Amino acid sequence: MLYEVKNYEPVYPIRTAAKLLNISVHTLRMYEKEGLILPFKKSTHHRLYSKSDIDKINCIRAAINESKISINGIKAIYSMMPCWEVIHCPIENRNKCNGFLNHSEPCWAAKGNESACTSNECRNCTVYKDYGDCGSIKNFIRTKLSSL
Amino acid sequence: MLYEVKNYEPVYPIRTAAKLLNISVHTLRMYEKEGLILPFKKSTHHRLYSKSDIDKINCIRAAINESKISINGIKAIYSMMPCWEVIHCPIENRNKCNGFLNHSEPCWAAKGNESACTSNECRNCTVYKDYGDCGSIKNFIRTKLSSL
DNA sequence: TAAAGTTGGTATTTATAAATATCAACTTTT
DNA sequence: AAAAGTTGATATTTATAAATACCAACTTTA
Repeated sequence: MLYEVKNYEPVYPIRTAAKLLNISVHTLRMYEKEGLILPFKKSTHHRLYSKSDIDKINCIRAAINESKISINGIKAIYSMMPCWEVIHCPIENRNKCNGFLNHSEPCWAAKGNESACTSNECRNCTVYKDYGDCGSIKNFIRTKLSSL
Repeated sequence: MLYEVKNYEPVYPIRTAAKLLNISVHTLRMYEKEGLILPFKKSTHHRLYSKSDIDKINCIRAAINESKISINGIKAIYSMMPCWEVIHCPIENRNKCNGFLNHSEPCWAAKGNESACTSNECRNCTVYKDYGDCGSIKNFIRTKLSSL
């Protein structure tokens, strides 16, 4: 099995994830309620976290604790990601899509989404998986604009 | 005289600006020290604020007080602005320029800047003047990418 | 010349975000 | 059957960002 695939596999129950991150179970649920993360949910509603989830949450915690960016600040930064240029959704749907229009929440948390995107599982989307910090988002914008 | 020109004219001394904004003089200096604003400085080092500065600062205060985004969060959001696509600086200079590379401060506050941009007065630059919030920055990215 | 400005510093207050800790009623896991 | 999970509250603690208020020594404005 490829390392990357293993990386994304939901394996850690919430208590284990909390221990790995050295935070409380409640804090993990809080991040989720805020729309920062999307842990895998079993049919029984139990959460499972992947290694990639742990990395992403460590990144969020660094933003909060080291960079002193508030949760609402992180949400606003995530909202800057040009998701439509990643998933290449139908142009005619974009003006109904909060991922395209909104600038206060990550696309995967934005409500009222009517674009083609809704049919997908956000957790498995590369926008969610691969753009977890300011650096990678700005890098995407930089690279994309350089092809102009 | 055109309204827009008048809008950018530095006319209010710091105490007047503070009164207009209903904040303290010290807070205004703090925003400046953080790199959020660039008031006009007379040869005598005295600050003067324009109507446009007041609007920008009101926008910053809304981000802090209503949107609950911390100052470091605002700085990170400003840093997402693709300034190089606005001023069309020489491509060969961009890899030395923190406005292009950095993702924690607004371009006008980023140190070690060696691009063509340094020769300009940031305060008079459209990047500083016209992109003071998440919405206008994301809109710029959206519009620019749509020409791909 | 009095009032308002400057830089640079420190100290304190205030507000609140972030995190933890509860609780109840219930379901799933092992 | 015990341990761990769920949702959905509320309440409290802790940490710290944001803002205010000082200080000194000095310059500029009006």
